[in-house]
Amino acid sequence: MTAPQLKPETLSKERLRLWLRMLRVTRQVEAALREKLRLEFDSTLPRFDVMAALFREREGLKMNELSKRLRVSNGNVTGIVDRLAEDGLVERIAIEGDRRATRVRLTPAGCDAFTLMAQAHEGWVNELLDGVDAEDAHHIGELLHGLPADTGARPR
Amino acid sequence: MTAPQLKPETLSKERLRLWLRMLRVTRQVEAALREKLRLEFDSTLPRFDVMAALFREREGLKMNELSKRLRVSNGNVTGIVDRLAEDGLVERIAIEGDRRATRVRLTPAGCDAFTLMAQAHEGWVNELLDGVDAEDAHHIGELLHGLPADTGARPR
DNA sequence: GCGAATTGCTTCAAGCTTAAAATTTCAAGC
DNA sequence: GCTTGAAATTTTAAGCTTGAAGCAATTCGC
Repeated sequence: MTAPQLKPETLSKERLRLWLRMLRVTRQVEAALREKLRLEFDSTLPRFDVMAALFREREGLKMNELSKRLRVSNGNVTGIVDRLAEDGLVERIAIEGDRRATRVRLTPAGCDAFTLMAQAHEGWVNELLDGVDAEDAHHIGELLHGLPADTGARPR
Repeated sequence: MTAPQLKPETLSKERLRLWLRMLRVTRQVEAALREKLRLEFDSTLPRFDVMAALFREREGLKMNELSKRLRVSNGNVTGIVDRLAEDGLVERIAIEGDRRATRVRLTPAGCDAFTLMAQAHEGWVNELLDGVDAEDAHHIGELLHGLPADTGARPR
């Protein structure tokens, strides 16, 4: 199929090209999703991510766990949760026995809102990845899995 | 190899899974690169992107062209170029015949700085994508190419 | 020529993001 | 009890990002 690449220099370049392409596709898809979320739900991707994490843990998560799960900084989550709480989509609940921590949970309204968004979201992704059949998806998924970047192995 | 996927519902889910994995890997790699750039060059990814575009066009680009090439908003580029100019890495040059537009070009210092960064950058990517051989890279690249998201076809 | 649209760029408000500093609370050790 | 340190969260400063509004300068239609 492909000519055998012998020089390591070529491998490095090939990986760089792959990275640049992945980056471009990812950004494109992200931009499309962001625009859809904004226009149809007046929301954002970070808000969606937070709600998705909370949807899977119906009893809620500590701010701590939330930022670890989403792999974003602590302070970042604070602001997003603030804004979601203002809109009545999530609520902060005191944890008894530890007055430092708070648990964040979707409100019923937040749960309903997320259900709608998640459905639309899956549809958008399905359209955006049109051309990738199940086998390709599976194949690429396998390759990306196992990558140092994908495992729990944080760089350094 | 893989069991045949008959239901379209499954295809949609499979694509969603692929997207989530791509997103995670991309973010992880981006985070690693950002940290490296910060620690070793006291710089950022957006600055690197701008300098890379200007490095390829040694005569410089109009703000216009720059933002189109990087696919970011006009106002965005203004700020990044402002900061690069403060550091003496790029310069704004008046375009004669059109007093609205300006051409942005790497300074010699900016050119040197970018050469160093680009070399390190390729090395980092090579490490981060360790495990992807040339054939895989090529294969995934081909699949991502042709995607609606990768072609010039902007969503909507 | 002249008014009107267009183009090129900047400014602005809002939100996202990080790293680092600050705050408050809890947990040990003594 | 008191001190010291760790843990959970928020605050802060700086930068990135967008969409929309604003300002010039240019071009077009007539």
